[in-house]
Amino acid sequence: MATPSTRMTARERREELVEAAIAEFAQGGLGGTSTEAIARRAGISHAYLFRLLGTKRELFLAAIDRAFGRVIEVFAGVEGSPPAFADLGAAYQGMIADGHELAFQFQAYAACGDPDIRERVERRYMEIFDWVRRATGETVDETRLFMATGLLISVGSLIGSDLLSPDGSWSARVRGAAG
Amino acid sequence: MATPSTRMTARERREELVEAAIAEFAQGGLGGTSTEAIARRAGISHAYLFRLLGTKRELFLAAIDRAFGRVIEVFAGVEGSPPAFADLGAAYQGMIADGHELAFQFQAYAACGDPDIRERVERRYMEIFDWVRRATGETVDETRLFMATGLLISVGSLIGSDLLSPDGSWSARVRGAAG
DNA sequence: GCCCGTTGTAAGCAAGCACTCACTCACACC
DNA sequence: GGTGTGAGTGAGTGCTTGCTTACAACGGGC
Repeated sequence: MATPSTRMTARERREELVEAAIAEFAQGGLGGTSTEAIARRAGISHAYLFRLLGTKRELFLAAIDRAFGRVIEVFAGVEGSPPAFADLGAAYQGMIADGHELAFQFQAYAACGDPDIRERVERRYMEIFDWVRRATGETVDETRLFMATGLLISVGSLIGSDLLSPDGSWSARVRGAAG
Repeated sequence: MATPSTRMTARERREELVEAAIAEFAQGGLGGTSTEAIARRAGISHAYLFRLLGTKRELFLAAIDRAFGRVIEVFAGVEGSPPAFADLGAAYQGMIADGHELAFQFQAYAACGDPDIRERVERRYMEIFDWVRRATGETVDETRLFMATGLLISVGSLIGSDLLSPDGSWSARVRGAAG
């Protein structure tokens, strides 16, 4: 890596860095992931990582913004006006099917002992909650049920248990409840 | 700590060690917690920790067994035969109100990238699920709804958001659904 | 008294950690 | 050809980590 394969703007490089950070943090969490591993995955030197993002924690915060923000992006791509809970759920399930998004999300929850991180996660989670409620036009209670179901499916996916997320459970449960 | 304040059996000491481990792991997770901090909290030397539990990961696994097992213990203390969802929920909320149980639980989910840990968490989570279903005599679907609500309240508590866990939401929602 | 298994510790090792510093290289513009 | 600037790096620094080894203190049984 004496000469970089491609030279890009700092902005582009930061995007790639955050993406690499999500993937690495997903496995080890804030405490268990080395900045060296992240830099290696991003294809840059260890030193340059710190120039781009400042500190390990700031990198983690940027990863939170990106990962939670992407949930809304995916939801926004769902057809129908208003979109149905079942379709949002299916889109979410597609998003977490592979990749590191889901594992990272739980690393973010787990890191909420840190006040800055907690505050950021709260803001981003509530953003999703509010977006869903506004987009679907449902009540707070029904939105809550949707989010709760999402968490159960997430944990089920994390621990690899089929029982918790059989195909169709989402649509059956939520469509039944939402009318 | 030149001479230990009280000398106890290895079994007793192990109990205290696991308790201390839950508290410390709750803050930093598997990767971000030092065994030295755990030993200090338990009031024993760093070296003795390894003699008692072997390795950091084994200590984490023991903490999972204890923390998830305690949920069932708390549930088993709830009156009524069969116990109502609302009462189980209230007991759970009381249990996570303070202490490190909740944060540790999410550290366990987050550490599921490790196959051994994933397997242990799955087993313990399913144990709770099955216990609840059998004790209440409810359907799988209703039990799922109960567990999902538990997760939403847990995340709400972690990120400090009132919106997600207003008082009475559990009883209102679940009692309504369960009849 | 003294033995011996168990509880417990002090001291250290090799590896890994986040972060820094001084530096090189490519390019744009005059 | 000189000069300024942003992209990118190699080689550390001082500290922490998980884990080991060798040794000490206690206490019950004879």
